[in-house]
Amino acid sequence: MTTDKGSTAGAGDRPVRVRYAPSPTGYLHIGGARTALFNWLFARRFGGSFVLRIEDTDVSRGKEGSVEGMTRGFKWLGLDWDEGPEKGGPYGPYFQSQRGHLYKEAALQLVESGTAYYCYCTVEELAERREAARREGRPPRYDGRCRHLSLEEQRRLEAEGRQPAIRLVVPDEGATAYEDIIRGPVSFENSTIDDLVLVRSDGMPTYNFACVVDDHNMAISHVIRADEHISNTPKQLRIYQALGWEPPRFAHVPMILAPDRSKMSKRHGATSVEEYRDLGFLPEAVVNYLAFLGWTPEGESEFLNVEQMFPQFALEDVNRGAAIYDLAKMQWVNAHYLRSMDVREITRRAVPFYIKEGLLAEAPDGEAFDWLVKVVAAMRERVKTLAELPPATSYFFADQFDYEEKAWQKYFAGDRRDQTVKVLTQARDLLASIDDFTIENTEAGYRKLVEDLGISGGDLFHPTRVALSGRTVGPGLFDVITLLGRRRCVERLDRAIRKAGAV
RNA sequence: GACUCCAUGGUCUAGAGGCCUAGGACACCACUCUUUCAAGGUGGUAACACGGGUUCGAAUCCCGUUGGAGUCACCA
Repeated sequence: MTTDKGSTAGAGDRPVRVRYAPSPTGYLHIGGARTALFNWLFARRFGGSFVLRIEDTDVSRGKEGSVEGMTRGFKWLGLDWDEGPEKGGPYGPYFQSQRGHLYKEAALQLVESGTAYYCYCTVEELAERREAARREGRPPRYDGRCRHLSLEEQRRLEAEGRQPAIRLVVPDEGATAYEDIIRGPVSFENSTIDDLVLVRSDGMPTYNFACVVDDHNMAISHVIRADEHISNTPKQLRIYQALGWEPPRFAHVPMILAPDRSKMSKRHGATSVEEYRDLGFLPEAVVNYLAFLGWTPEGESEFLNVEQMFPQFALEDVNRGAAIYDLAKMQWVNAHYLRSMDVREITRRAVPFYIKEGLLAEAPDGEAFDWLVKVVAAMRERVKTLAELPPATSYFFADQFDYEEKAWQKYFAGDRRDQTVKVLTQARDLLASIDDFTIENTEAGYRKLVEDLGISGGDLFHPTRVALSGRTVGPGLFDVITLLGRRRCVERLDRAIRKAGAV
C-alpha cells in the first residue's frame, strides 16, 4: 500500500508528534480512550511520538491518585506512550502545573507586543454583565472595556486591590479559519470570538492558553481531539497568531454518544475503561471495538489488532458523524476474542473473576490450573465476558447446588420420575465401572446404554445434565462428566436419585 | 438563543455522479447442525431525513428546511 492518502496529513514537514491531554479526573473515559487510540494509531502509522500530558491547571479538579487511574487505563488497553508521566521525555515536564514559567513568558510577550492586555474586571462584575446581556437578549460577550486602559487607570484599579487577568485582543472584523483534516474548511467570524482570558488573576493560565503554549513547546504536529473542541480551535488559532507561532494541523474526531444520543455519562452505565475491565471485557476487544467506531479499515474483517490497524490508519477515513455506543456489539467482539485467544491466557485472566466470585481462594497452579483451563475451554464459547464464566461454571467448584425448578419437575417428578430414576441408576453403575474416565469411553458407554434400554438419547442425557449440574444448559455432557471425574459424577447421580425417590 | 459541526436500516458502517434493484457487520426472526446452550452455516425483516436545484444521470455536488449534537467561564 503506497498510495496512502494518509500521507497528506501525516508526512508534513515536521516529525509527527501527537498528544492526548486529559484533565486529571481519576479515570480514563471510554470516549477519551478512543481519541487516545486514534492518536496512538496515527503516531505509529507515521513513526511519530505519542505524548501524554496532564492538564492540571485547575487545582479544584485535581483528585488524589488521578493520574494513576489514567495511566492504569492506558496500560490495561496496551497503549503505550512515548513521553509523559512515569516516562519523562525531552519536552517535559508533562504536567501543566509544573510549566508555569512558560505560560508567564508567553503572556508577557503578548502584553508587550500589545496583542494582550490586563483586564481588571472582577469575576462578579463579569457575571453580572453576562446576566444583563442575557436578559436583554444580547450575546454574552466581553465588552473589551479594559482594552485601552491608560497607565494611570491601571494604577488606580490596582490601588483598589484588583488583581488583573490577561486577555487576548481578538479583532472585531474578519474571520478565523482553518482546514480540519477530518472536516475540511471550518470558519468562525471573529465577531463571535471573545477577548478570552489567557491568564487568570491568580496567575494560572487558562486551558486554551496553556494548551497552545504546551502544544507549541512540545512541538506537537497534529492535534487530534474530540469534536467538542472545534469551538476552541479559533480561539487557539488567535493565540498562535498573536504569538507568531505556526499552529499544528487539527483533526476533530466525532464524539461517542450514549444510546439516547446524548453525551455519555455515568447514568448511561460504565464510562471508564476500568469499569469495562471489571465487567469482564478483554482489552483487545475494547480496542478493536473502539477503533471501529468511526473508522473502517480496508477489507471486510471485523477483527483487527492494533498492529494490523496502524499501517492503514488514516484520519481522512474517520467518519464525521457521532457514533452511538453499542454494548451488544462490543459484547459480540468480546465473545469473539474470548473464544479465539489462547485458552491458558484467557484462563489466567479469568482467575480474578473466580476469586471474586468466591469459587477459588487463590490463583491455582500446576494441575489445579490445568483443570481450570479445561473448564474454561468447555464454557468460553458460550459466554460473552470473563465475568460470566464463574457463575456459568460454579457447579464444578461446589457440590451443593440447587436444581433448576422446571428441569427437576420435568425429569425427576411426575410421570417421568420412575423412568429417570431407573435410567440414572444404570448410568451411575455404568460410570462407576469405567476405569479410563475419558470423553470417548464415557460417551461410548452412554451411547450403548441408550441402545440397550431402547430409549432416546435425550431421556438419558438431559436428566444426567440436571443431576450433575442442576442446569439444562452448559458444555457438552461428556466434557462435564470427565471434568467432574468419576467419583463426583457417581455422588451427584446418587444424590439426584435419592432426592427423586424421597418425594 | 448565538455560533459550529453532523445527517445511509434500531446500531456501527461501505459508498468519492452511472458498477446501487444501495453492500457488509451487530441486534432481531426463521431454518439448519446438535445430547442442552452457544458457536457455525443458510435465509429473512429493515436505510439514502425532506424540498429545491446542477446533470443525460445524484445516496454521492450546491442551496434551503428539518432533525441531532457540541460549545458559548478567570472549567478542561
